[in-house]
Amino acid sequence: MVKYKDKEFRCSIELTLQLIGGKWKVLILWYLGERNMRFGELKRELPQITQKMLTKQLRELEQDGIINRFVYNQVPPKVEYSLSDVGQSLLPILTTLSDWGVSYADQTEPNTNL
Amino acid sequence: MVKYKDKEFRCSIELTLQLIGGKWKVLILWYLGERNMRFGELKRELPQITQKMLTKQLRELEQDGIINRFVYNQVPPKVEYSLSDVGQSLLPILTTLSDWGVSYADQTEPNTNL
DNA sequence: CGGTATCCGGGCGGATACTG
DNA sequence: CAGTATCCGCCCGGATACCG
Repeated sequence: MVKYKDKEFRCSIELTLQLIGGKWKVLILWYLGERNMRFGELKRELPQITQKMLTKQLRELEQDGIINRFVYNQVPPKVEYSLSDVGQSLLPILTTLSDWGVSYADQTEPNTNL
Repeated sequence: MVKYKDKEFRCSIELTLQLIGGKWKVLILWYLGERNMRFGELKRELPQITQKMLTKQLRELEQDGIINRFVYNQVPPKVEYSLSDVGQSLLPILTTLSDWGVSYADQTEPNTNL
């Protein structure tokens, strides 16, 4: 049993999935793992996401201490996002999840992968 | 880019999360990792889940080839669930996710864990 | 025992317009 | 450029009742 932010989780996996689950977060973390990126750059890499959702996901990741947000005081504004140390520690896990997904897809539908 | 069941995923992590994400699946897999269990046993271990949701999650896991469902032809009915080989291959990942969640909780709120 | 069937509310996620 | 603000549809997940 783990508590986090007034939510109780019967197992800590749920906590992890709470932090990186959802539709977009792993993709955001994946890109930020390669290099720091500005808001607009992320938006371009994720054509399907709306501005509202991208903002929301970034705020949540920031409040969970997974990414850093740095605002340059200039006009026009410039905001850069990067992985925190905690976020960095997620990268091996993301790789593992990715590898598993690839081998799963290979096993189940070997002809439909690109 | 990975395709699976007519859905396209920009990265294979999304596929993995699609398979084990949601509110209950990791818990189900966690318990089945320890031993095979009947429907009612799982229900008892997951007091908060409704029968409908448990059924639905089990069906999805079965169709994704992650668990096996074996029906004993007897009255009253007996149905046993177990991890498939694919499901077994998920266990190390679940452990990793769990470990990460624990250390995350320790780092962020060291006094609120049980 | 191990399920369906039916109804339903909340919130996740999206579309669109506006702003410092 | 990097956001807010507002509105809204959908569907995830739950409550309840019934069934072989």
